[in-house]
Amino acid sequence: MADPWFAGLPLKDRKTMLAATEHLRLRPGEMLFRQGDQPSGFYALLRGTVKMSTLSENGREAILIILDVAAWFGEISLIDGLPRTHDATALDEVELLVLPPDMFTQLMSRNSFAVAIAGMLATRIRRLYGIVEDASLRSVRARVARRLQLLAEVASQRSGNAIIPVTQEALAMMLGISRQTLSRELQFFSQSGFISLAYGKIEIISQNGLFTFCDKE
Amino acid sequence: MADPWFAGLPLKDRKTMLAATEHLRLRPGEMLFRQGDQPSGFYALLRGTVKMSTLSENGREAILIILDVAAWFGEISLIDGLPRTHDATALDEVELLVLPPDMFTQLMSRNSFAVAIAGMLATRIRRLYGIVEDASLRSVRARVARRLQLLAEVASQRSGNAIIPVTQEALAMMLGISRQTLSRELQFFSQSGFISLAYGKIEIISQNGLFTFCDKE
DNA sequence: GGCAAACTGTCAAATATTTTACAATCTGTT
DNA sequence: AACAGATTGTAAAATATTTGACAGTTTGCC
Repeated sequence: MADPWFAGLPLKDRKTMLAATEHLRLRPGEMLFRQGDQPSGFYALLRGTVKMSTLSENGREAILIILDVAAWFGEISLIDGLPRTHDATALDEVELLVLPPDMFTQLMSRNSFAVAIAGMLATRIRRLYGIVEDASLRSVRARVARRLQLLAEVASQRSGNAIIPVTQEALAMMLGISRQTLSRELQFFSQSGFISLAYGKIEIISQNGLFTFCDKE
Repeated sequence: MADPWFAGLPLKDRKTMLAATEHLRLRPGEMLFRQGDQPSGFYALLRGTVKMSTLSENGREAILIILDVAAWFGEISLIDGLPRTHDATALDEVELLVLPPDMFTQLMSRNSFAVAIAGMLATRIRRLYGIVEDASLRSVRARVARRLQLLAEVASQRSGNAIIPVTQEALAMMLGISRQTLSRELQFFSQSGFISLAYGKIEIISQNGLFTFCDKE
């Protein structure tokens, strides 16, 4: 597990967790859970990608994030016992570890684990603060630049290169804008030489170039 | 302290916390901390209101939330040791309890406290998810209705009535829209008889009326 | 009571974004 | 190699939002 969060846990906790997990496979398009479901476990992504999203009443979809290998997720419902906040859908062939709810609860009684979970939540909150701020006080252009950087970070942490495997449609839904508007902005960055566009992916060529637009407006 | 979070802590933890706190007063407009500051403490609001906000490079302000009496806040930086995410400004005469950083760290080694903090963070995350979704897939009208409901909840929990003490300017900055656009929407709800507008405050007359607009679009 | 400052209501012009529409390109499959 | 489906590029019309401007109202302070 190349995840810094997991790696930061004491060996004892890691052992306990891994011993209690089960293996799970999902086919592309299969759903792990749905918004409103009762908590079913704490998950680690071993292979593939999982989309976290919600549907509005009129059928529009908002993508919160697309999870990559090594991510642990699904803890919120286990902590407060309330229903799932999002839909979780496999985008390709997925393999997961599942830690059952009662085991999670048991682990929370170990201070090392509870503190680590608090740390994980703090990281999530910081990321959410960023998204909320972006939405309310930055231009579309700045938001696109920031999100590309964020995604590039995740991608390079995982695969070493700065190629983001995402369609423009999906990225637009993460940013809460239309595909056409996103396309126009990507075109701008592409013509500026900061990114390179391809079918189903975006390559970051100049982090610095993008960076100069992150704070504008 | 009428805060359900604090009330849910074991008596022992509450005693330890209160014994370690200092009292602090702020004048209207005074800042408790700024974005980027090193963590200085975990705070409880005894009197007055505190605005949590950030400034963008071009001087625009985004208000995350306006904290009311009995709120505990400021834990994120204490958990991860990173700088403050927001500016915290007293909006009126404010009295606070301050729990020093090292005391917070010490308390985190108690499992009951660490678990309670995780619970608090989970609540924050759920609220942030709501805001993020709203921003990306709801109409301005629905967002206004939802935020009024949220604020009414907080206000009534505290003062028993459904009067929200907020200027239209501040509410607009929380929603990330212009004051004029907000004014138009408030006018609509007012003419529908769901709210009553006054100088510096908004009274919710029909929760149900607003509710019918929360999910639209 | 009078004054200044803060707040609200409203409008029109300027911008920005979505929607609708369609052609072109890419990918995996047959 | 041909095809269907998914993805991308682009443009114009329709909508939505911001900006700038100003008058009227409320509040706190002198």
